[in-house]
Amino acid sequence: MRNLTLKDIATALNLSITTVSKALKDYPDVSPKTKAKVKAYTKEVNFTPNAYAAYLRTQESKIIGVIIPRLNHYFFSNVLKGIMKAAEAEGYMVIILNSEESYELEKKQIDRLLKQNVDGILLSIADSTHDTKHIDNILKQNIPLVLFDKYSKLSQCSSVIVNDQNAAFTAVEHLIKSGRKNIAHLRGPLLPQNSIDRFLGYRKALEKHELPYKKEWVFTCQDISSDEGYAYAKYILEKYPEIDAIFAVADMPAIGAIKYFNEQNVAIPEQIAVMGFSNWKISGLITPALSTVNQPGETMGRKAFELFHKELQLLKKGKKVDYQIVEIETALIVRDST
Amino acid sequence: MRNLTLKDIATALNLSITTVSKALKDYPDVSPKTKAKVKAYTKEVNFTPNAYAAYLRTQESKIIGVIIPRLNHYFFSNVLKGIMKAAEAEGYMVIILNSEESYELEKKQIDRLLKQNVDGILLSIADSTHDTKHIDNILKQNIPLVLFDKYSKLSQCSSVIVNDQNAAFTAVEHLIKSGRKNIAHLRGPLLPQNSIDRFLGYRKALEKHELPYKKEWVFTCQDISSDEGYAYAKYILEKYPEIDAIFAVADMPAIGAIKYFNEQNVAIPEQIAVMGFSNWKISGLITPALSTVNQPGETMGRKAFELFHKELQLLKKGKKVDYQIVEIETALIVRDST
DNA sequence: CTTGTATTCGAAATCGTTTTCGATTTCGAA
DNA sequence: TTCGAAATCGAAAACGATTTCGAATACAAG
Repeated sequence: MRNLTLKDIATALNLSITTVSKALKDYPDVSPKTKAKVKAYTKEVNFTPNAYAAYLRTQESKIIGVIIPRLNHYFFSNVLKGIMKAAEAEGYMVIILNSEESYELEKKQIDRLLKQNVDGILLSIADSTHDTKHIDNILKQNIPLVLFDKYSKLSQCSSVIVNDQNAAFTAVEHLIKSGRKNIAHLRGPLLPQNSIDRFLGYRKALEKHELPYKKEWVFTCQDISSDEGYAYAKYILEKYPEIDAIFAVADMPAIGAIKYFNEQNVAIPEQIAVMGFSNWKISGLITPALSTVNQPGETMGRKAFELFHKELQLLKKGKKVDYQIVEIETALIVRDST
Repeated sequence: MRNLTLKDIATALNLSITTVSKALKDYPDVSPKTKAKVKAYTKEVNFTPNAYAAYLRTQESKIIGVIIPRLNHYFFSNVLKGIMKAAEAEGYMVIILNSEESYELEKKQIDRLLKQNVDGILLSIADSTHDTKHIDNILKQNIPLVLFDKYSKLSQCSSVIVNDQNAAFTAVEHLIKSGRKNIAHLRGPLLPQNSIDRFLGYRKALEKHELPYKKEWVFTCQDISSDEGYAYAKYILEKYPEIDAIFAVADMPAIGAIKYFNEQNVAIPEQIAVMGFSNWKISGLITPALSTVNQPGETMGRKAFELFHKELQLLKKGKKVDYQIVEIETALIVRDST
């Protein structure tokens, strides 16, 4: 049950391989009649040209690579969904790789994708990534690269991001406007840009409303887990009982904190308010439902693919491609925890 | 910045393309000295043979396809993780496609993978899939196929599953042993085998402990969502207040039910116990923490890849391949909701 | 010095497409 | 009927690897 080839079609229709190929690709130098005949027959026997053989000539694999730092992650799953839908519509396959938030693995995965001759790479950089040589490597090879969500200010390439600083600012301002004065922040690791930006947004909101910034009220979550949120909640309750609100860098630590407060019968939001970031599915399902910032993953994924696709078109035409930063709108979602 | 080819290596080392190729593949008819020279040089310049050109001869793409019915799904993400890790270790790339629980889309995605000439397909069938012609098609083409989690009793192919019936039985028996007598079941859709098996396990447990089976206490969740769980919890509370436990086909409906009960201040597990299935991350984070059945996704994924790989090896040697059903152990996880 | 056997290498065919460029056909105009 | 331009077609050369099979070399034995 071998797959059909151009040759099979050609002999079946008493044509040459060339003509069949051209007919399928609508070359002007094959008559409408034969075109119709070829197309009808190929549809009948469900023929499509072998992708690998085609690659050898065109150097287009019709495959893109996506590297995400975490697989088990509601937000990234959504981004993937967006990417895959958009890719499917344009006839692209998607190879997904996982960097596990590791710089070394990220480098290795990029290597694998380059060896696979993907037509483009969509990348969300790992928390531990501290330089961008491997990224610039991709650009040097003239392969379209689009960063999403976790990007780098250093790389001259297209990116799809949210305005983390503004979003965080709005979230913290919401806490302040609802009367909180002592607001702690569970921040993310030190390197990634969005962790930094959300922290900056937190500080700016305090500043604007003339609340003092205390650096001992900022706690770093290394792997942004619920366990860390749980532990910090405990620590906060014991050491700084005056804290009346927590703004977490992500939903998971926020949920961990809520879990601890629930266990201790601490009233949320009366005694302490909790605010997350990302709007994971579960954030609406816990009790009390978590207030958070919606980060539209699917849209980001779609947009990332579109940027790649546009760049590829330009590249094929030999035109100069300018990289582009697309900012996606976030939205404050107020639920019961604030 | 074109990629290197065998020819480049050959001219650089003053050898023939043939010899370079053979040296890299450890053919016996190239001397240890030249082998060493070639290998040293290719490592130095970071050369690997072009995958697409290699495919043309070997007919091996070193790519496998995975189709899952849902992307935003903790369990399937775990399975993917297991598959991807195992695949990476063997030098395989993974193309992931989404069937969105749709039979039609599932067929289309299988077609896409076959056109892409993947070396094998790993598939978890959609809820709405009602026949297996498209699946048998894969087998006819002699391409290794492994089903996981959502399998079909009709297809003669390898599968990685859990014993849903036993697991459900154990879960319900746990409810009975802790004193519940009126146990409702939020079941899944009618077609998929595991939805059926979990329901059968539920019934068997009732039977064994001589509790009456009431079919009006079985509620069907079409898309296994928290919303459905929420709605059924409300309905149950109003219509059948005597019900003192709920066994849900999955964690999501269970979590939805818990949300409703929390809102109504119904004591869990005192007034009503709730049991889920799958052990999603969140199930341990809600209050009260959800009792459930652990379904080791990563192990299932790894095992699925291993089955594929074993089959491929046999196929290449021209040996007969017998399909194989691997059953993965589940574990009852008792938390606060029962 | 011949013969024979290992050992080591390479020429060339092949995989299935794409695409260039030259060959053939068609057909209207002269 | 002939000529030439326009319309169709196909032969053949890539693309980059793999693999068969034959050639060349080495070396030992007779």
